[in-house]
Amino acid sequence: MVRKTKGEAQVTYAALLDAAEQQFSKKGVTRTTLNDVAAAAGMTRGAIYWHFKDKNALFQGMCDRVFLPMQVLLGEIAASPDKEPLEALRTMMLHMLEQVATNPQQKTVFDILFHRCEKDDDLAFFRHEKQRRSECISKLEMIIREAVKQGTLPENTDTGLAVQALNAGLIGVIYEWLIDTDAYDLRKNAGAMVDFLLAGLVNGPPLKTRPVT
Amino acid sequence: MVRKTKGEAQVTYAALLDAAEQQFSKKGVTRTTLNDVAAAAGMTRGAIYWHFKDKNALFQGMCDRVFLPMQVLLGEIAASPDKEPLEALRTMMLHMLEQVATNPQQKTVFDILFHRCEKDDDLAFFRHEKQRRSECISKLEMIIREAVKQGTLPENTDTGLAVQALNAGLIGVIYEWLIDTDAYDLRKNAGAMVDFLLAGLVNGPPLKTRPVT
DNA sequence: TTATATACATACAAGAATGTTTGTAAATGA
DNA sequence: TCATTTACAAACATTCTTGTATGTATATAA
Repeated sequence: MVRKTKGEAQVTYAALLDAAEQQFSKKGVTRTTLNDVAAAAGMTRGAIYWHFKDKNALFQGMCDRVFLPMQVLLGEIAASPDKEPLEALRTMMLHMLEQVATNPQQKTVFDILFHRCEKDDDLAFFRHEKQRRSECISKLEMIIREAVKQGTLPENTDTGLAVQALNAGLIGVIYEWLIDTDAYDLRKNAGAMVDFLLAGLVNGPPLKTRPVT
Repeated sequence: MVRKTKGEAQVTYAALLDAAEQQFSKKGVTRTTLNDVAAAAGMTRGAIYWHFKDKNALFQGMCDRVFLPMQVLLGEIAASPDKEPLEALRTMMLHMLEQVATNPQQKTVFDILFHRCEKDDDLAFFRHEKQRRSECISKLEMIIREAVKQGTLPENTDTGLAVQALNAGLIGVIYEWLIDTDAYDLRKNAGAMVDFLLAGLVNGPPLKTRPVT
């Protein structure tokens, strides 16, 4: 193929990320070879090694394309002057579910992360991911603390455990839905799922002084 | 090494499964070679190929050793004549969490399945796993239906969605806890997590006729 | 006691994926 | 216009892993 202008190179770049998404999602990350990705993009490995250092960089690039914009959006929601903390929580969780349900790219990448890759702790990406996760949990806990302050949640709520539960619930919904996306319409029922979790938070939050069960 | 008697061969068999657990958990399934497993067990690949057809059979054997007993236990709980369906649910979910929290073997294998392997749909194990999952969900839905019948849950509960939510919540708790087992003591707080989910089920179950949100 | 099967270890062959190097045609800048 | 850089393709060498084949010492059975 003839050589490309700077603009066409960016098209190739995107095509490689697209191909990586498809192939990773189809065969799993480790089982797809760089040749698979290149071929799916109509290129050779030369193109990949030009744009990316190695397979990990390709993987990282694929994730960044999806998560960086999401980070921004969630940050905006969190920063918006929502009076009701529970409403803010609802908005954020709803947004997550709707993104996964409606944005095919997000759906695919989430599926790869949940079901088609092996988390390697000594890989930069997953170390960063763990850090990002704990930051996210901290922010969520602050919102829950605010709800306690406002009296929406009981005084002796164990906010640490409450975030864990809420976060686990949200992740679980996405994780399980991706196993069988035909089980139910996530787009239509995202609200019901979020309300289910928030009902648990309001009516059965983990308390600091647990009664004996 | 001298040759083994029939009893010693079973010790080797178990040692190979132990080694597989450790290595898979440490490096991820695809990144651990059969030599890694054999070496960790103090054997060579010859031992593995004698006891197992290939890597997949080894993986399957490792999972079976953990899941077959668990299947039995959960079946017994489900079959026990519990009058209160919600109590039965609580018992089952609690049992799951406590197993993961207290049984290191279960914890490791769950961690492998959630975070250290790639689900390959054209692999026998994961096809069976998907089927097992849907059977499990069906059973859970029957319990929830019973709760609706008894009036514990509203008449117009969407039992299909309710199981999805409940199951997702439970899986999410395990999935997320395994990412950071130091975040909280799952053994002590398993009850709080289950109660959180059940509170969601009782107070905010998905309904068939959803009001506009 | 001897033949055979067991429970592995060792050696070998073959493919597959990776990283690197080299080649090259077009775009770009001076 | 010409030198240089860009954006890849193609070829190469190397490593890694798997599967299999063979070797072998010990149990076990007859």
